[in-house]
Amino acid sequence: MIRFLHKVAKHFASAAQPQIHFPNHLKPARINLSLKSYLKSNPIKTVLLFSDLLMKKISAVDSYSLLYVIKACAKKSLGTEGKQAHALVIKLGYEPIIFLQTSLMDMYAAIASVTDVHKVFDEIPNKNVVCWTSLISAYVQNQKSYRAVEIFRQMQLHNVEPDQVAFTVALSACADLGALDKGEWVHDLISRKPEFSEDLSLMNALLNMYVKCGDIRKAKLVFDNIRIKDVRTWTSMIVGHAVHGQAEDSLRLFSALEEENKLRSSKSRGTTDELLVPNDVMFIGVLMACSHAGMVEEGKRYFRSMIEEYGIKPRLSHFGCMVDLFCRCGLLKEAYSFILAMPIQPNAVIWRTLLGASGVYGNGELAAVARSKLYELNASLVGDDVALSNIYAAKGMWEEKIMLRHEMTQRRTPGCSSVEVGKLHS
DNA sequence: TTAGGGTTAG
Repeated sequence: MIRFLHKVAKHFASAAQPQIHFPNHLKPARINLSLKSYLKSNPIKTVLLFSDLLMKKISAVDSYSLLYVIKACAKKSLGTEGKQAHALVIKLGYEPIIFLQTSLMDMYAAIASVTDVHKVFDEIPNKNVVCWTSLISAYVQNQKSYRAVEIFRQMQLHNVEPDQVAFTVALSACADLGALDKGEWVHDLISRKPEFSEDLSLMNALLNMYVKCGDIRKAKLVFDNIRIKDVRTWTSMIVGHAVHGQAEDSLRLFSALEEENKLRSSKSRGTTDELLVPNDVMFIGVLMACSHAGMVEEGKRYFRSMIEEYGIKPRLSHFGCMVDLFCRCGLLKEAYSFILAMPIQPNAVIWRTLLGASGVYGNGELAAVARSKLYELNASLVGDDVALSNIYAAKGMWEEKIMLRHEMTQRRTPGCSSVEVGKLHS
């Protein structure tokens, strides 16, 4: 990216000079088409092209070009370039364009500068629902959901009526907080707008809020009322049942989806457009359900089906679910061989799952292996040594326990702790 | 041609 400001200064210095006519390929309207299309396929290219244009002629770019480049910076979290684009918005006198302001807010949210998001927001003279929603969304994205809900309230106090998007973001804040009362309040506001029940993103957010807040009964009611569901709808409900220990409901729902797909594919003679193809996230729910219900064989079958039938490449999360499944059933050796056979490097969470289960089932040998792996990964916690030490104690392996104690004192620096004084922010 | 939206184990 070139130095925007330098270029801008040069532009203003030569402002009194006669207008230069540019060849067609340097006219903003044509260039904007390219900037816009790169934004979808390769946002970095949008930034590079924009930068290239500035090098040639500053008047080759207009407010639309800036909009696209700001969006590209947001997508790729390019803070330096995004701030330079902001400077250019100011220098070129595009500040009154509200579309640019909300995009700038989005860009600052993407680079985790919530203070800057708020500064941009404060300077917008006539804030509409989109500006407010961008602000709320910035707080949610940056793990400040409590503040997001507060701002949602403020928005209404300023007589700005929430629309579907504002409600969706507000619900995701409530979900994030696990705040059922707040979520129900938002639900009540939504109910006053019957036409909003047609918005699938909003209904999915509502469903997800009930799932995250632990009200599965209400989540199911929302699920049943969604006429045309998508993969996210099914996923939220399948995961919802699974995390709340309703493994049978979760798996029944998954089977229902598979049946529905079979029916649709036989009707549509092979076209797969309308099929709700299970994705990787959905399988996390399915595997979790198996794990909670101790269904090892089913879990193995689903794991294979995910790879072979659905062509989904398992991620660390899927391997983690499988290790969890074996461990919960006490199949520690199987869990260990599964970990060794993994095509990707197991993380600390996986080894800690094995360590925890080794404690439950009293397998000192595997506990020691898991603990040493955690050291190798430089991810061990004091609790890991304590877990192993407890296993040695339970099995009467006093020598090992003393050795471990010695190692612990050699390795660890004396502990220190801290407490936060003052207001606790969520 | 211009803005803000949701699913993920332990």
